[in-house]
Amino acid sequence: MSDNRIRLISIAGPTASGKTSLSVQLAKLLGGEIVSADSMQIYKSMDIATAKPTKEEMEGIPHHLMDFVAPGEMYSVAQYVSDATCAVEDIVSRGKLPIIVGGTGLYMDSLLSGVQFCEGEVDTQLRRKLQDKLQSVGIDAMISELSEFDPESASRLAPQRNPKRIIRAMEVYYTTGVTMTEQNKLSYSSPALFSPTKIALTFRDREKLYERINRRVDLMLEQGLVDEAKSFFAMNVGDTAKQAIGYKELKPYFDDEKSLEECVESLKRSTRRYSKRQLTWFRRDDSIKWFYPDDYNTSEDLISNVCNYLAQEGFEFI
RNA sequence: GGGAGAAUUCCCGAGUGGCCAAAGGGGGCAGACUGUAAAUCUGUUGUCAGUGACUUCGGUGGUUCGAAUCCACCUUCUCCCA
Repeated sequence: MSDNRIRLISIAGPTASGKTSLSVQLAKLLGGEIVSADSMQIYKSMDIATAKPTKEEMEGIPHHLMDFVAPGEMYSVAQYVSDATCAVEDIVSRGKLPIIVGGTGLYMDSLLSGVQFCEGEVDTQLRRKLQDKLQSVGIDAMISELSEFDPESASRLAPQRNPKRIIRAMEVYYTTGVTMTEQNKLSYSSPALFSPTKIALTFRDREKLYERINRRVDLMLEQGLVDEAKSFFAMNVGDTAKQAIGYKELKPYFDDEKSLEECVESLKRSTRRYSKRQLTWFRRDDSIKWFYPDDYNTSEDLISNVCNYLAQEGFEFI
C-alpha cells in the first residue's frame, strides 16, 4: 500500500521554549523551509511583542505564513489551514522539506490533521445578535436552545458554559444548517494530506521556562516594546490582532492608571499563563516526541539529539 | 513618653463564640478546546488512608461544653498626641 501523504516535521512548544532557533538549525541541516503556525506572528508590524524572528535569526531560511496580514484584518484557523496547506505544497514542489513551527495548537493541529471547516465566512451580524441574546436570556436558555437542534453539542458544552463555544455552535447551525456535531465529523472525513513527525520543546523545570519568559519580556522592553505598543494602539486593529499579548497589558500605563512596572509584571504573568495553556494543548497529543533543553548542556547537544531522532524517523540530512 | 488600631491559610482580604479548613479576589496547579485561539472557559488549591481524622487564623496562658472570634500578658507593625 502506498502512502502519498507528504512527510514533514512539526515543532511545537510553549512560548520561549526555543522553537525558533531549533527550527532554523534543523532547516539548515535538512534542506527545509519553515511554515509558521502562530496566530499572531502572521500579522505585520507586530514584531517585538510576538517575538518574530529577525532576518539574522532566520539565517536565510525562508519563513512562510509570517508577517503577511494587516493587523486590521481578521484571520482565522480556516484561512490558516488553507494558506498553510498551499505553502507546504509549494515547498514540497520545490524539493524542500516543510517544517511547521509554532505555538498555536489549534492552527497546528488543524493543519496537520487536515481539518475541513464548514463553508462560508463568519456571520458577524448573527454573532452579535446571539451575543445580545445571551446577555438578555442568560446562558442556560442558550444551552437549551442549542439542545433543540444539537443535543450532543449542548451536553458537551453545558458543563463549562463557555459563551463563545455555545454561540459558535449555534452560529454554525443557523448559517449552514449543519450541526456542530455533524460538522466535527465532516471535518475529518477526508484522508490526511500530511504525515507529520511531531516534536515539541519544553523545560523539565517549569521555573526555567518562566525565567526565560520573564527575561524575554525584559528584552522586548529594551527593544522598544513600549513604542511598538504606542503605534499599535494608534492604528486600526482587528479583533484577532487585538488579543495579542504584549499590548493590551500595557494599556493601563498609557491610560495613566498603572505604572509601567505593574504593567510589565502583568505582561509577564499573561505570558506565563499562556505558556501553560500551550503545554496543556500539546501534552494531550501522544504522538509528540518531547525534547527538554534542560536535559542538555548545550544547544548543540539538544540539536544533535533531535537529529538522531529524526534520522531514526527516516529523514535525510544534506 | 502617652494614646488608638492592626496581626487570618502562597498573597490581598472577609470573618467578631458553634453552621469555619475559614467568603471573595489574586496567584499556582490541572483540564477543555473545530472560523476571536496570545482568545474563551472549567476544576482544584492546609495535611492524610477523601463520607472521617488531624494541624491552622502573630506568641503564650486563660474563660467556655465549644474560640480565628472573649480576657490577660508578650512580640511586631501602622497611625495619632508629645
